Amino acid sequence: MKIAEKKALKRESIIQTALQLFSVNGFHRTTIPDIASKLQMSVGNLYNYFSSKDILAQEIIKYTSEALGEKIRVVNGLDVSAEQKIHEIVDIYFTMAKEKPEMIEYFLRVYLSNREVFSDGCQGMVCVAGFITEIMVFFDDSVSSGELRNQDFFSAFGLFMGYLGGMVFLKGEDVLPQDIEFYIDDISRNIYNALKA
Amino acid sequence: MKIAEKKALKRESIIQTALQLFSVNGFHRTTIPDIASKLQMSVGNLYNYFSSKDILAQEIIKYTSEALGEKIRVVNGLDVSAEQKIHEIVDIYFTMAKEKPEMIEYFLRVYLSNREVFSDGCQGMVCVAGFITEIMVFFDDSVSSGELRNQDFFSAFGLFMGYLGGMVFLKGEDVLPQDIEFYIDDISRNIYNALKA
Amino acid sequence: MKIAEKKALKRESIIQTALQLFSVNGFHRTTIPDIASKLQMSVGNLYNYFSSKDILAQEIIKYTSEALGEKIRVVNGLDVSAEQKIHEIVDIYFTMAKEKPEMIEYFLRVYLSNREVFSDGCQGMVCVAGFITEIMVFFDDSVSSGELRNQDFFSAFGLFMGYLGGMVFLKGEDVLPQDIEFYIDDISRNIYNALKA
Amino acid sequence: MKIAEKKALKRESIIQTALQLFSVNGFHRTTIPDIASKLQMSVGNLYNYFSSKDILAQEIIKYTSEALGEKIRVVNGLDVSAEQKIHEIVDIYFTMAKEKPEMIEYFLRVYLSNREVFSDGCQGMVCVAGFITEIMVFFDDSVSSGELRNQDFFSAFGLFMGYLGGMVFLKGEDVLPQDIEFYIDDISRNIYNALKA
DNA sequence: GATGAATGAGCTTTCATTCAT
DNA sequence: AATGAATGAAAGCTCATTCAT
Repeated sequence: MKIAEKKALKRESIIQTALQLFSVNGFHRTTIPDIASKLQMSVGNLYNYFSSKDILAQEIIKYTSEALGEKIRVVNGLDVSAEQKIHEIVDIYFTMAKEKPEMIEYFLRVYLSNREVFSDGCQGMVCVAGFITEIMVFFDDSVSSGELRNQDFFSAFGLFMGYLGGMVFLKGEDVLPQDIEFYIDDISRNIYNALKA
Repeated sequence: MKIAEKKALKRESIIQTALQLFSVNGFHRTTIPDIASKLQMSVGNLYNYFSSKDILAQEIIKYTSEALGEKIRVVNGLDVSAEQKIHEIVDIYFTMAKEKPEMIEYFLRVYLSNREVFSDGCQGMVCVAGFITEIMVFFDDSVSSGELRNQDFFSAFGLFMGYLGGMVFLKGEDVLPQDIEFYIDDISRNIYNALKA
Repeated sequence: MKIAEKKALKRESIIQTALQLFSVNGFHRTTIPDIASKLQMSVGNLYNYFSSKDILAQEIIKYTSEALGEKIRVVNGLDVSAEQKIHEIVDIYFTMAKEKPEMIEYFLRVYLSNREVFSDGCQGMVCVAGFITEIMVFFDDSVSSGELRNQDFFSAFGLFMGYLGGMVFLKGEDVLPQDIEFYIDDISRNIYNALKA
Repeated sequence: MKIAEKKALKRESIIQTALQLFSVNGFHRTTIPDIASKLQMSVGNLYNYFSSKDILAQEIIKYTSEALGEKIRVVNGLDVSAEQKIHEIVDIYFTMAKEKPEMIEYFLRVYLSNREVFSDGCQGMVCVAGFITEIMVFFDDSVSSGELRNQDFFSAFGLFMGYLGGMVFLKGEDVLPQDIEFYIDDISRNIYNALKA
């Protein structure tokens, strides 16, 4: 294996480990030594891959957003109704929240919560472009096809991001009486009703 | 003025000042000396009013939630349609986000983001009961009157909380091309469509 | 009751309460507000009785030493053998350690341990003169009567103070397999054997 | 020199320096910055060697007790009478109190006086086992050989520990009219008389 | 590339003491 | 005499980052 490849692999393993720790313990409660020690790596060496803790956090949100965007891109390629696509997207999101909670948790607990960390390097929403772009594609397609009402994109995007994120937050707070999957149908319906033409 | 009153006033002024600083700079970037010095008060004396930084943060969220709940309680008392009430609530929320942004920001940036801080003393959502309760009253009333579809409360609550919070977050990120008030009509309509019978 | 009497009573109640708290929690772990609050008294007022925490600690050791000395003075007045007097003294000490442990504990944990506190005002052993004096009387009497060997007073005094204090310390550390009273006979005998003519 | 060796050396130099400062100024009057600055070392780095001030204090008492135990172990190996061994032990203790007073002082002023510090990690007397064990060996041997009277071990141990410690305490208080060595013969004799068969 | 000892500013919290009332 | 809010210096400890090896 080439050196460049090895480096890329290690880079990714750092991202994965840091993602895990940040999402569980929060950004400020996770230290660089914590991350290095879980990776059995020296702190000094970790700095060879990411030049600061903030930069590392930024790379993680890009990585996560990309991964989520990827899944939605698949949905966008399906030949089904907008209503079904909404159901799919909600399903993907909640399933991920259940099976890979660290990604969604990272979004809520690290990205959304520590703006200082992301203010230099992730202005606007460039670091979550992967996710936004796919929602935008979905929305534009569905408006074009006449299935969804035409309205300001952010009114629609806020609905997706806020509603889904909010539900996962409530789950995390242990206030939902049901499992998160229980809400998929209700919430898909609500979103569809909100946006339909 | 009585001593007890004076103390209560000072207590409230600490809450106001800390709310401001926390919401602008985040919980971890705001230090107790920062708060004390803005109040022209000694650090030690501040601890006579709140026994720790965490406790202070918890008292602020209760205070904020109560203030928001109070406004919604007024709406609940109005003799208007559910559709109009939704419009009112969205209006209140966005107006507050514009005029007293620190309260909404606090919710998003401090409460939602630093669970460790609130885990002892604000389990579940007891510290935001003031807000939740009023949304619950609104929802129950409107379902009873046949205006809104009967569904799990949390599906509806997540919509309010997540959607409204999400929009304010986007505003804070400076990604919204329009002023927050611009979205009041769109979002009210979306929420009503999502929930109507 | 005269004002002076009232003040003396309050002064003593402060000493008693502080003695209790210092002996249980140690000097540095006990705060002036702790003492005041247990007395239902303001800190400011407490300073009307004792001008500093150190002064208070010094007054307590005098009080304690006097109380212990008083009991030994009674023994010195008895018409019994030196051997019996030693037994009495050991008995008094261990009984006090059991029934009023705060006095002995104060000696060990506060006086003996925080020399800085006592260096200004209790130089030498002036603050424990009450206790020392009586041991000295006992020793001189018993040497005069030919029952105990004549030797340097401090060799004898160190034996009493160190041995008895050491045993109580061991008891406090929970390393003694038996109750403290179990050792009265052994230790009296050892002391008598050590000192007898 | 190997890194591990260097680290061990530094660890020991921290112990020595802290021992000195604690024994002279007391535990609470000695700060971590004090220790670090005397070592020309940063505060943070000191925490790489000892995870808290309490832990440091505990390691010191183990170190000290071991050092004292070592010396008594040599005496236990000698082929001399119990009476002579007692004289040796007293000699060792008083000589150490004179030449390396910090060790004995630490015992009296830090270990004996700040139980809170040692309650987690040094329960019972595990941290002074090095010293106790050797006294126990001496006592058992001498009872076996018929030189000392058989009695509860703690009655004998308290005599050694309390008497010797008490004398050094008196010395520290400057109440002894003579040099500490002056008392070696008297005290050895008293101890032997107390314990002999 | 890899190591981890070292740095030191900065944090939250405590508490003896004062003093206006 | 009595109150207790107020002071502020100082404590123990943390941790992102650097750098000699």
